[in-house]
Amino acid sequence: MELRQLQSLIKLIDCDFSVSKAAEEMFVVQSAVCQHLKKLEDELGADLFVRKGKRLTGLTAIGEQVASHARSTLASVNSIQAIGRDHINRNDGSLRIGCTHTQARYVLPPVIKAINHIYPKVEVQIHQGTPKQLVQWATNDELDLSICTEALAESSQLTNIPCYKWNRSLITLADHPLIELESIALDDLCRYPLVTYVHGFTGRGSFSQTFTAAGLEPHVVLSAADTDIIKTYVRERMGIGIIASMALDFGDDDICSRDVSHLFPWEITRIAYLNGKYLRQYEQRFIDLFLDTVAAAEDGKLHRLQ
Amino acid sequence: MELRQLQSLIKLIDCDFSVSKAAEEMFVVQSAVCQHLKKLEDELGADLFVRKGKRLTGLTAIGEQVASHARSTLASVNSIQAIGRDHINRNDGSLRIGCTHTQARYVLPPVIKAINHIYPKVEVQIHQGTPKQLVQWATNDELDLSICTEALAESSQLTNIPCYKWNRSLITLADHPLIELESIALDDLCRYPLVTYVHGFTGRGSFSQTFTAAGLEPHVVLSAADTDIIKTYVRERMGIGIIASMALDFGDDDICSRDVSHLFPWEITRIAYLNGKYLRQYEQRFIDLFLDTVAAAEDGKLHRLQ
DNA sequence: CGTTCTTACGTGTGTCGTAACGATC
DNA sequence: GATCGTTACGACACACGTAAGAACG
Repeated sequence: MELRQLQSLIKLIDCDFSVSKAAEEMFVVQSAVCQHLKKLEDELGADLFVRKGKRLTGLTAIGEQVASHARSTLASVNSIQAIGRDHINRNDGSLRIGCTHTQARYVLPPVIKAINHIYPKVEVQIHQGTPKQLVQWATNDELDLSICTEALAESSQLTNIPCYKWNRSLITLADHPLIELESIALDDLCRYPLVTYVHGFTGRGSFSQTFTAAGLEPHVVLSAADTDIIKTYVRERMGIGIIASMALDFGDDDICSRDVSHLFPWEITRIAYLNGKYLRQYEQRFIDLFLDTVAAAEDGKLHRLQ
Repeated sequence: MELRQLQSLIKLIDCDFSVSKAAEEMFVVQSAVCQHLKKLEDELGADLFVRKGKRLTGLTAIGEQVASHARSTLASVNSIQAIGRDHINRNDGSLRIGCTHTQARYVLPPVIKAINHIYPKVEVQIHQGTPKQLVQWATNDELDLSICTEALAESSQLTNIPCYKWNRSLITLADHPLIELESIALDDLCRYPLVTYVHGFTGRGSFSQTFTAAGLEPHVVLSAADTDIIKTYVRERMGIGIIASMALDFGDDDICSRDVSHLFPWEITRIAYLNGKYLRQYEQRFIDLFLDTVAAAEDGKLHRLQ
């Protein structure tokens, strides 16, 4: 068995089973990829692909299993190469970070700035996606680090580091009656139209569960993946916003906020990477910087764990 | 990078850094292995080996890291090949089981017999070792499955399946005063010389801790790795024996036993295998049979979990 | 001086690329 | 008929083996 063959297999899958496209991305001719695939099937003695005539359309059950292990093979090989690169030049390379909008917009900027200052030659890439995608990309070794609140902890293929906990704030325009209330209860929120995150994002799951558990039904008129959109529609008076507290911004002078962390469970944001992945010096440093930033943020937005 | 190079690296380590021996085990000449190692070092741009002149004596820090990832690379490749073999002939292959004496002698026999009956063509190998060795061997992919009570759960590189819990029994000859006691307490045991397992084996760790926690000091006159030796010296009246209850044997007519599970913590025996390892049909079946055997053993020696 | 690792060099296997074929949309 | 996957064949690269050289015990 050869590593090239496994690379061809994985590239083929990532190219939607187009042999020509896979070949192009690997800088070889189609026939080479074709030979790799054939040899692999011959050696394993099993069909790996569902074929429609000559076209490849998908993986067989065995193909799925092989592909999964091939991914982990190539991930280990990548780690070995990363060790080498780290040794030759520990200040040069690329850092592929995956995160949600909330992280990219409100949490990461100081960290990115710091890492760029320390490692100016490292190319930092921010890949935005849904938590589900972030898990997928990290699992497929398309990302080095994934940062978000949901889904990361569930994957057994990822190692995750809990970073900070956060909770929610209510936002409205200044003249809203809720702002004047002495203490805000859960059913107060149900009396107004709400604008908050879509399912699968930024703690929306436990947000909904909190209401359900209390026998309440919130009236969510609009949900969005990112906080800026929520703010926009709060300004349009479509409803009151429930957002993650770290997304409060001192620049938003027209918006009033109230902490509602007594109503909802705390959420934990984590950094995750592929099990067993070798972390290059600057990757480890990024994680440390992220944790430092959290520890230094003493304004009640990001909360240290314990 | 080539898989052959990584194989040479690992073989070299497993052969105590003898290039010639590694080459012999890989059925190639020395120069080939030498070239593999050189290419690997060239490609990674780092010395992997500590050299004494031309002799290789050990790994550098980088070498250690590379070797660790190389092991996991080769383990994934082995999984892929196992998938292939499982597809071609799921009834043929080898099953390398690692366990301690206690398992091999008192727990495994019916399971081995059953698996051999179902898969007569599968070559079952029992490798006996200390729990520490069993972890090591499983981690290095020299074993398919490791079975024991200690150490397995601590390794983050192994997946473990809790199988059953067990506790201890006291054994003496028939005329011993302890046997007549209505209820046996911990300090009763301290009044007689004890014979039990050596450290690192069969729950010896928590055995000692139990006494320490109670402020007692047991008088262990002899410790051994396997129960048969303990029984032998109990017969010689060297002391009373504390053994795992599953090692009680109806054939031992001269030996009397008393259950002392109220005095010691319960131990959990587990099966472990390398993270992400593909389990061949018969390997999975072996695990199932093991669990079935435990579930069927209703004589108070093996206890189901929960 | 035997053993062991390294380097040099020739041979053969095997991989890639060109190109013709076959199949699908 | 254009695109895409497969097969055939030739050229070149490269891994292995032989053999000579270097360094240790």
